[in-house]
Amino acid sequence: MAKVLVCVAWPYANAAIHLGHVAGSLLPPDIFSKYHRLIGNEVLMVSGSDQHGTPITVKADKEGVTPEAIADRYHEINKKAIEGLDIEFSLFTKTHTPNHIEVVDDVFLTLKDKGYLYKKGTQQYYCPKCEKFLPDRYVEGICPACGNEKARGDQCEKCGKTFEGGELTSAVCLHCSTAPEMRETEHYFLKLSAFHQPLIDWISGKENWKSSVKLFTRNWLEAGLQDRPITRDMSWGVPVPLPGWEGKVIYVWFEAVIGYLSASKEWAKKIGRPEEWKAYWQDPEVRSYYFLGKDNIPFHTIIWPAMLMGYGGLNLPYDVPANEFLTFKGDKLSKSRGNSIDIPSMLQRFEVDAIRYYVAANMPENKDADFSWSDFETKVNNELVATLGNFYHRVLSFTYKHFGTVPEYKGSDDDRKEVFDAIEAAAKQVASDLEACEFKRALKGIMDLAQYGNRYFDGVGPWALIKKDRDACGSALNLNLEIVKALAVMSYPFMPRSAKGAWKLLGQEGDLEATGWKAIAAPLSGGQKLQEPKPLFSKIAAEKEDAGSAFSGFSALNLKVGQITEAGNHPNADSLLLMQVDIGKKVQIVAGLKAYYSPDELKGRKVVVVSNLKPAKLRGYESQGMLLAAEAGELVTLLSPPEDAAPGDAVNSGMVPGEKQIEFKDFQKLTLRVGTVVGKGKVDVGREIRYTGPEVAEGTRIAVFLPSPEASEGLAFFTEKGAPVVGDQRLPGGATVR
RNA sequence: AGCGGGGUGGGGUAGCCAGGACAUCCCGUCGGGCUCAUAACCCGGAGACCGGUCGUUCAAAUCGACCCCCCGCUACCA
Repeated sequence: MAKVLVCVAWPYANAAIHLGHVAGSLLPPDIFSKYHRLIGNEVLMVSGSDQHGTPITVKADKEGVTPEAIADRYHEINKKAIEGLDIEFSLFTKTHTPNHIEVVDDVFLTLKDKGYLYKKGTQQYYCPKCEKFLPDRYVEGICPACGNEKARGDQCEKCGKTFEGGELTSAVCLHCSTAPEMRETEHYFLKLSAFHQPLIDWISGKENWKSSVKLFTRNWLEAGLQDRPITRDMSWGVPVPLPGWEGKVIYVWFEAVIGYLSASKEWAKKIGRPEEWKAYWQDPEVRSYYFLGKDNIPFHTIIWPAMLMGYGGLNLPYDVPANEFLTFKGDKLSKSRGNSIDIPSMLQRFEVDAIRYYVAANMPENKDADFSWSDFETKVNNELVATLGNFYHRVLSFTYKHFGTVPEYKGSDDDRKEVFDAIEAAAKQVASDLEACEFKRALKGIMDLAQYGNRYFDGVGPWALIKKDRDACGSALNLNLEIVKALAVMSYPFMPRSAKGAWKLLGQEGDLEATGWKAIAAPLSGGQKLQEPKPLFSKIAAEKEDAGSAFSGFSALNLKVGQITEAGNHPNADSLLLMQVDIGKKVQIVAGLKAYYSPDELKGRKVVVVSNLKPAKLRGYESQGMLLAAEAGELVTLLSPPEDAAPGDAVNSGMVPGEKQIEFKDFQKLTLRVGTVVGKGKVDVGREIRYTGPEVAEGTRIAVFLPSPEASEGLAFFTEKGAPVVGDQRLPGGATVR
């Protein structure tokens, strides 16, 4: 009997958790903990909602409510979702509690007393009317360098100059338009540099860590550790526990990780033994596991350990089995991208065990795994329902129908040994995989045993045997029921609901969790009454993927004819040009064309512009679009709109132009090519394909959109007037457009 | 461009760190069996020379070099 501390990354309380959280950090520790409880270990598993930080205040501002209201709202939603998933925490708390604040204060003050924190002053804008320090983005003024009237506190968007505090002329607070004053503000810094060597030494002993986690950490350490500020001028968070520091809070990244400790203490108080947390944190024999997604690695392998070292007397992480990401159609699942598959709605539509099974079977343990509805449906229906569910049901229902109780075993010892050996081998493998946090492999071991069961059942043929030899049939069924029981116990960490269901149908005494893993080897007592079986899983019908029309990707773009009115060198970059372009309205565009065009050549030239790209700053200057150019090796040339095109004309190829802003990286995923027209409706883009668009003379280079790189059909770029976009005659077929 | 991860039968994957005899499993597919079971189960077949090239070795999917492609983060990518 041992104790195990299981720490789970804290979901951020500004949205409902989605499948990515479940796959990355929530389900693995639950499987792990359930297994440890089955083998009789005591597990303390803690987590909670991370409630502080700017994104929550932003959301609160938008909705006109307090940050606490937002944070508590999502805490409740997520807490419920987690319970709905049958994930059992010893305590799932939140960071905005008196207990957490008290523990954070203690850690902060202890580190400070030990000399690991120091303060450093900086000049910052302060608004006397709002009575607070202003983040740089809330300050606007005139840029002393270029006269731009809307320069931000830290940087001028127009000329790219960056400022130290106070350089802006006529600065105003964006909230109340008052002129801010400069005030000295101080912040505490964590002396991470002091832990550089101790961390390197500590990491080097971690042979059991996943190689990706270790490598990532080592690279971080090799890059050197910078001291980091751990306080901010802000009101939502854990207040800095020092007189004179009102209005400042402790940075979330510093404070949230302390949650593991504060939650342990809160749990101890709640069970009425306030010192009990020490058994998990101070006994060096107790292993602590931290489950999280890969984006969270440095906080748990560098910062948190550094804090623990500094604090002293508490166990450092034993293992950090970080998972990769679960992706959706190749994109990271995230709240911001809007493709989240949130748990509350999944739970409404599917059985918990189906979700748990799929996530475990498709867990991104070593590399990103992709989620798709069709894969979800196949795995659940063909593996979980057909293999495991069917085995449970055929054995239980047949036995129930013909015997009603567990039949006595009257067969030979050899037959019995064969089955028990198979069970034991499976149990041993599953156990060692679970201990090593190899969840996918463990689950496979279970499914293999289910398949063995199906094979065994088939081999015996009870439906025929029952007519010839009732005792022999009963004996065979007895062994099949042993397999059912073993499967129930072994699958419990993964699918607790159906496991307990099978346990009950078997007529087992006591509950599964209490009886534990050892029930696998304990023979069933003949004569125990079976319950009327019902299928434990049912098939699902998942969503249909929307196919989308062939050229739908093109309509994400909003292309316009533009005319360059001004062009000049970017003052602050080697390869960039800065241009003003008329696309019906004036926009500023930065392009990496210096090596190919001089500003004079460009002035007055007509170009094709992607007008709905999300603006981005390039070396300090905002670029509000991009010019389309074709690229073939060293040759880079701009695409030309037709002669008669006027600035602002749409280049929509007969489709509805996209209105939404698109990300640069999404633009990059589109396949745009230049090809040589070789005949009617045919174009050579490195190979010959058909294209849709106006008729063009042979030999002309035209720009083409391809639905995929291998597509056999493309869409030519043409304007609303029906004239094509052409490329330089020197271009070879297949040149890339960017 | 830099850093990290990955490229294994139609799709998805295991194996790679500690090289070795017919390359794993799931889905799909083809053929057969069974009828207890949620058109479920069982058996058998076809199908990959393990991204490419060159090396190390008696032996490489597994080690090394170079190259190509994909994904993530970062960037003077637009």
